Amino acid sequence: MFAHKYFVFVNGSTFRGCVNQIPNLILMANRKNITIKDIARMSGVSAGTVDRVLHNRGRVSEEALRKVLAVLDQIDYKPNLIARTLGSKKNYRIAVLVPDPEQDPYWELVGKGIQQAEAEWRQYGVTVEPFFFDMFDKNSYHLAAEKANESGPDGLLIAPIFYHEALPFFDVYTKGSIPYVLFNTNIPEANPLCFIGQDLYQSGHVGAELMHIGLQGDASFAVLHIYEDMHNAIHLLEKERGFRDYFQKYNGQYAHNITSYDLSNHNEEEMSEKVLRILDDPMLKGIFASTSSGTYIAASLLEKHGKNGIRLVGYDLLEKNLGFMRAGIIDFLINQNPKRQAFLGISHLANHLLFRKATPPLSLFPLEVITPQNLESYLNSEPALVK
Amino acid sequence: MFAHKYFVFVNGSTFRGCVNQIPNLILMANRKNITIKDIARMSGVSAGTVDRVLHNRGRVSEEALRKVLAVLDQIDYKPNLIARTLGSKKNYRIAVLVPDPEQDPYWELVGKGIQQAEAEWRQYGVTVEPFFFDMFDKNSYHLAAEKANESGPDGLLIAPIFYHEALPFFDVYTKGSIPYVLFNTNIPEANPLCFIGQDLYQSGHVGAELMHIGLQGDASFAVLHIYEDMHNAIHLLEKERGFRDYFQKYNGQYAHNITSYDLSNHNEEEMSEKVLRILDDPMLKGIFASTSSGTYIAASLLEKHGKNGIRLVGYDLLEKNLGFMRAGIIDFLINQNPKRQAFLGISHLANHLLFRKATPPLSLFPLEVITPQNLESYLNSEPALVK
DNA sequence: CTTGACAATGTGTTCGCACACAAGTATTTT
DNA sequence: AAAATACTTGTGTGCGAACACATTGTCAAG
Repeated sequence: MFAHKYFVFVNGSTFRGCVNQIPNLILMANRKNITIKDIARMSGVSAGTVDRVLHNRGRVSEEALRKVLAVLDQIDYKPNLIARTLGSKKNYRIAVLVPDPEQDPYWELVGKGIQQAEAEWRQYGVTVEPFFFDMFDKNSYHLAAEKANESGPDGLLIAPIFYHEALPFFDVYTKGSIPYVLFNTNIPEANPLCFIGQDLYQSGHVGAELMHIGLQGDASFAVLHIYEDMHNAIHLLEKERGFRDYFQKYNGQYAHNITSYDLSNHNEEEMSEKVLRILDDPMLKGIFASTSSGTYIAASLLEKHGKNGIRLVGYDLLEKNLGFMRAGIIDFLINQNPKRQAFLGISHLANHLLFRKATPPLSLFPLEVITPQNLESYLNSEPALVK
Repeated sequence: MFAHKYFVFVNGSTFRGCVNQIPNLILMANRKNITIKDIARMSGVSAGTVDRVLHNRGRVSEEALRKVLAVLDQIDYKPNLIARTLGSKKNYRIAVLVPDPEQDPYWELVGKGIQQAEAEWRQYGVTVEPFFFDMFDKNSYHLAAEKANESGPDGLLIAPIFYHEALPFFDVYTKGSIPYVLFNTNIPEANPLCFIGQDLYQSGHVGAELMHIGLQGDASFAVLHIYEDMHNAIHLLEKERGFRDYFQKYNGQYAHNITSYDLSNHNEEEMSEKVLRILDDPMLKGIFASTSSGTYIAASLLEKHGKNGIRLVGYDLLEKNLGFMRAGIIDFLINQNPKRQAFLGISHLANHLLFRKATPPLSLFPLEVITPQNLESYLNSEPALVK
């Protein structure tokens, strides 16, 4: 009978058996973990020697080494992380180097993620010290980075949006063997603990796909780059490349015309004028806004000019974007999850420092598609941050 | 100058000030946490008394109580969770009550989530013992639940897909004050630590929306319920209700006709026949499959009959579904995230038992929309499970 | 006045690991 | 051969909370 089957995981693998075997299996599962003392007893040395073998600390005679390694080879020793952490009772400090959250709603979300992470890890003795810089001012990055260094952190979370200013510091971190995590913007020359971000090219693909769904007939699209800071132009171009390539690969019956516009550093008036020209195109079927703030700017312009039939695809769950999506002006948002990126960055650092947990060198976030109908479900699911 | 601004989080709130204030703030951040001994010293009693006050354990004189409470009121004492856990060194056992992963690819994903959670928590002394039941056999649920109880677990993670069989056990858990987490299927009468799942009605909305994007002209849709077990009919109907209501609310120029079909417990032949009739409808523009296995069954039928223009919306990242999506047969998947649901369930229990962390009573997962273009990004982002 | 009962409170031990230090043994130096 | 030095290894302590246990104090019954 099927109902008699049961399964017990032990050490991560699945064991199967008959009912009458349950007791000893449960016993196995119950048996407390192997400790250093156990290993010491088993290999006939003292706990101190085992400790030395485990950490390559101090010298150990060849015989003792052999004996301990033999035992270690047999069993699957997993140190009690809790005891380890308690014992070393260090107070780790993580410095965070990001743009001032007050300057931009995107970085505001990042700030929230940092705060959340700090709350989460405080009780483990990890403190977070943000060093905010001016996203319009390269020089301020340098200053903030200097300050961060002076504070002598045990680890850093960095959004290196200024390539040239960030570069020289990575050597410093490496020399001081201070682990650092990059997020949002990748820098190939750096050698961080890990990079957290998204595949920008693929992100453009998704944007194009969302534009394309159910589309009939020839169409032209506008790619809008609206950013206040010059830094991430390359990243936006990567998104655009993905967007264009999607339609390039498409070989259906319809023609698609893509034009990109750079509306950065324009004042309201200039922008309006330029936008009017864009909206004039009778073939215009969709706008792809490559930045999160660009998204609501594009939305407000569409609203202002009463354009209804134009599909708008943009980025991120900014408060303003939510409003425009609920109003039916924004059709799709691709969530870059700035909050969770920052949170995960700190978590990786904390796990590394506290528990010596290995960190994946690359954490590419899923390209979450937000629609009017699943929007609320995303807003209600904060607990995704829980361990 | 802006670059001179800096911010330091202390205790979760944001402090701001001028540069010359940094030192003492850093000092604050550095100061080690308050311990029971500190409180004892401050209130002029012993650590034991403080402990008794904190836990309402044993009797404490009114005066001592007053003094300790006065101190506790002043400071923000947060017990060191690590020390607490180490000290009580208990070996918590969590029983998991779910269908046999080998019976269904959906529950296979659940099984993976459980394994992952077990690996994650094992080092904290938490062991996971699955009790699998036969998803086709109500009675096996009862047997498995009995067995789970007999094992005397410290907590349970349950997928109560059999309402009537599950119901009587909740009282037992409550009486024994054993915390339990429900997932996948909610049971209003239960009073679990928390429920983990999705908003099914909204899920139907999302399905309808995905069907509707860019759609022109009148159309008819088929809602396909294909499930091998009878249990979750109500849940599928909830999805269908959401699907229908979406189009009900829509008041555009086009007419939409929705028909639902129950193909459960049909053999290949019967199903093929019925499907032929469905596909015969020249107006048929889309199929909404309400279950994860139903999705690939629908896909394979579409493929078999060479129907290309019909949009297929279904559920979950099953291996088979991935194949059909890559082949262009499935257009959208709504991810129910069974793996992460299970993982989070165990995490909630472990956090509750180990760290006494509060658990949100309701964890509704986001209704993730998977498209051919963002599919891979989801498959590559496992690390989302990391703490 | 002693003893028991009981409340109140302080002390001590435990968890598993990390690290410091002392004690022990082997090898070299004088 | 004694002393100095190096190398090995065992023991001990602390981390912070939890809990067991011992101690002190109080009051009433004997």
